[in-house]
Amino acid sequence: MSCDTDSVAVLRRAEMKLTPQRLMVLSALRHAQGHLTAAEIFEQVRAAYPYVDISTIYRTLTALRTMRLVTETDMGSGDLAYEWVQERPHHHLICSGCHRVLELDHGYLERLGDDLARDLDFEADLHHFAIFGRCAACRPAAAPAASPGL
Amino acid sequence: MSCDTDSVAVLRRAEMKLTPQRLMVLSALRHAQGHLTAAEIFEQVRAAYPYVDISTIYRTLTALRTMRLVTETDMGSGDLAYEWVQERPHHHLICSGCHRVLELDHGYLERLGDDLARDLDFEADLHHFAIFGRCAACRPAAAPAASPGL
DNA sequence: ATCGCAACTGCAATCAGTTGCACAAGCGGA
DNA sequence: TCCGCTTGTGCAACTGATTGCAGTTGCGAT
Repeated sequence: MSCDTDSVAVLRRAEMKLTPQRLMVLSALRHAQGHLTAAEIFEQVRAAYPYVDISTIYRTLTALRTMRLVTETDMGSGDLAYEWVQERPHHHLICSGCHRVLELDHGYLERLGDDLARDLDFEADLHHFAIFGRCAACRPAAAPAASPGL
Repeated sequence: MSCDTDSVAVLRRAEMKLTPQRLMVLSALRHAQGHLTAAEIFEQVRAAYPYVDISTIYRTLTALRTMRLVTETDMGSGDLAYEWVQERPHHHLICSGCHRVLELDHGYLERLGDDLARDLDFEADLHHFAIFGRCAACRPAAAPAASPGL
């Protein structure tokens, strides 16, 4: 079964109309190694379909997100990061100092999700989190605890 | 010690210049019951100081966030929510169905923070998280597990 | 009190993302 | 194959947030 056939099946299952624009957005996302911004998706789709509008890209991404086929995450870069939902969720740690992005295994959020479900009957969307903070290299030595908060 | 004196002390400690605009932004935040949007802060400050510009509000909020005096959170409403940092962090669960906002005790994120520090030497900023998902009332009965992801 | 410097601000332009509207197109039913 | 209806799209305007620039101002040093 080819990728395009998969895309068709995905849209059918989601009861969304098959349009050339959507098929190309799906293709861009599914073939990507990692995250894409809306602008990157737009560029790729436009290469093959010059009539497409950026608002269509956003609408398609929003629809896919609603269908839980795509994650949308603010990675702190200024625009949102989109990614085809993977079988096992993963997350990122993002250092506010050096801006390095580390991948974080789902196990760390999995227990949080279990706790929220058990204690509060809340089904959290924990597909793709970005957690900001500071890595060891960027923390001041002997960080003073005088500041408010942590 | 009055609130204004506190604000002066806060800015001095942060080595930021004392400007009328900043003192008013601080005042708005510290007197707020809960979160405020940038537009709300702007309206309050402008009532007393008509010359202020919205870009100054954003710059001040960014500076305060950098100093960890204010939290900035995307609560999904369309604009960002700002709040004076409290002694004990708190978080929110936000239902994607009914848009109800529940307050979440820090204990749920505290362990996550501890794990990240211990295992990955990463000091996470876990002051004010918004976790999206679905409450019991909005989940379809017997939610099918066929969809990708959770 | 004055001066000079660096930080700060207002303004206008810009950007990423959203939305209303009118027209186009996908597709189910006949 | 055709038709009609509903969904989808392109366009332009809009919104929340950001940024470059020139002028203003807070404040430390004298």
